[in-house]
Amino acid sequence: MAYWLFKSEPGVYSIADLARDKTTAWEGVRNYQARNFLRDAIKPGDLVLFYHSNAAPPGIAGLAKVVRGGYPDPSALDPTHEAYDAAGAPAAPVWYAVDIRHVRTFGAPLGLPELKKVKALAKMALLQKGSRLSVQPVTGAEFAVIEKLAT
DNA sequence: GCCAACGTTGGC
DNA sequence: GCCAACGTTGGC
Repeated sequence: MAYWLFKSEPGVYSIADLARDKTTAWEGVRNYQARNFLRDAIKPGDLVLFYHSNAAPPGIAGLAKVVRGGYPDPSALDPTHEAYDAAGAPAAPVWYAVDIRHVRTFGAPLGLPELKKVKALAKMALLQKGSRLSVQPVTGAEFAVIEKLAT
């Protein structure tokens, strides 16, 4: 089993939205590095830290679980969709999605300033300078530390 | 709103 | 293939 961190702006889609929907398709990712994780590495049963970016403060808001591994991103194949990308024909998809299910919402989000204080997380991808990747791997050790901090 | 970091685009 | 210009991300 592997661990991941997905970023979302709460104004666009928050952990509360996921709690309401129960499951959702994580689609619309248009970055090749993130795409590779979605297509090749993220498997059902993997756990996902749900991160609120552009929030005050930004932080990890809860936990989700992957319920469907990589499949062609429907939003990229739908010409009427805002995130449509003509580069990917249905026969040779370029972009991928996974499905996740809400597991739990933390009592309080683990804020970025708080995470930065934790020595064991110093090497976490999220905390590296200029880390803009919206889908990131998380190590088992990092995940365990975060789970312990979560309320 | 500002701006640093980074990815992508496109001319050459 | 290089690299400048541009757009986006996301913390502050």
